[in-house]
Amino acid sequence: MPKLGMEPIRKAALVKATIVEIGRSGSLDVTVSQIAKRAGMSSALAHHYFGGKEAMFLAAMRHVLSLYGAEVRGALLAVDGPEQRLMAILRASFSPANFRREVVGAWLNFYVLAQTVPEARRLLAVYQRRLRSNLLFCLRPLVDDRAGAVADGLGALIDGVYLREALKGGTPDGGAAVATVLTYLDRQMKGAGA
Amino acid sequence: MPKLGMEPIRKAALVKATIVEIGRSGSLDVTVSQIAKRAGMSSALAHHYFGGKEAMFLAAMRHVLSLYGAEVRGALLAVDGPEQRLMAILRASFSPANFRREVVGAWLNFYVLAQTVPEARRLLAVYQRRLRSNLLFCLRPLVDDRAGAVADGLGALIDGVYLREALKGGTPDGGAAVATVLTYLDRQMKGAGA
DNA sequence: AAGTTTATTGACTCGTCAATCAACAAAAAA
DNA sequence: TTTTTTGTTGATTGACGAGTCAATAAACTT
Repeated sequence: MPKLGMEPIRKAALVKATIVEIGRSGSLDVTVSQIAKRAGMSSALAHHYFGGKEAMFLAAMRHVLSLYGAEVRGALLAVDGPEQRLMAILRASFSPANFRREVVGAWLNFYVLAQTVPEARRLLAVYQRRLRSNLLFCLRPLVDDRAGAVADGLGALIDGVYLREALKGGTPDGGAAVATVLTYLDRQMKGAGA
Repeated sequence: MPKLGMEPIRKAALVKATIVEIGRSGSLDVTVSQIAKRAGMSSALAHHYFGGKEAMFLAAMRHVLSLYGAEVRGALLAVDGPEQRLMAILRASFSPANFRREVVGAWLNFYVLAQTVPEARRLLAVYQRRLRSNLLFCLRPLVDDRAGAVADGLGALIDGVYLREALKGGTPDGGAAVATVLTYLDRQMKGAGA
């Protein structure tokens, strides 16, 4: 049965399964066998392709981060002007996709991982820098010299609002999350409302 | 050797040891034996007093939360007036104590726990409600009808700034965290600077 | 003194799991 | 066609860990 060129297919399946299992259990306390089973293969094969559990976690983290990045980039393509771009970033950050159980589980556990696994911390830092850079680009025309400070606050606010909305219980409300952030933003710009 | 009245002493020691071990490992992946050993007793005794690992985690969470609450209450006693009280809350939230490795570890892992353990979620909600109530009390004189929205944003911002500062790498800088939040606050009040 | 409650642990059970390996199967290269 | 590379798994190893239990001991009660 063995067809060639399976490696990328298997790896992708394992990454997806890893994220689903983290979401299911809510923690990194998932076994390689669980993941492999969900991905439709033996645990031995998972080890064969990834070498170990931590490598699987990191690959999953990269995947979640890159999905988020793609969502933001896609949203930015559809709009024009600083205010519109800011709104697009917010909507993408608080989209239903990002509040799915497994994505929330992934993020929270990546924070935990970032405490002790340098590569995880690095990936998180990359994400934060990119977000900051996107925000700065929008904010400079709007608040000029205060852009740096506003971007720092806005980035942290996005994380904090996401955290609270994700852990609030009940159905997360991306719209409410966007609104909370806008309350902040409105006051940061002199007189221009979005 | 057995002296009577050991229960509270043992429990307190176990709670402390639990927090230290979570900080050491950065995760909830700590064994009862590790905790018990650090607390100077056998693992059987830990089970005897707490019944299981999850109960120990929840007790640890209650402890961290109550320490934070006490710190805020203490800081509030020393000041007067809404602005001063706000500053006190911020300083307490970003105090060096809260950036100690084991406290950061506890918070991050409590977030993870809150996904799946209802009691953990409840405790987190209690903390957030209390913070909100404290903020509201300060904000009403300052921003009146907008107090609700500002308190929501401010609460999330505090969480987000804490998260970033804690995971940033290097020595966390509580002062910078306070400053970031103040950038937000200043603009939320009409014209009154702290 | 006899009985009860509280404190305490070593040893054990039962289960789990990451990682390895030998072996088998099929495609590609030689 | 033989050989090599790639894909794949069942079985095994070796370790660890949560929770239980029987047994011991000191302190209180009657």
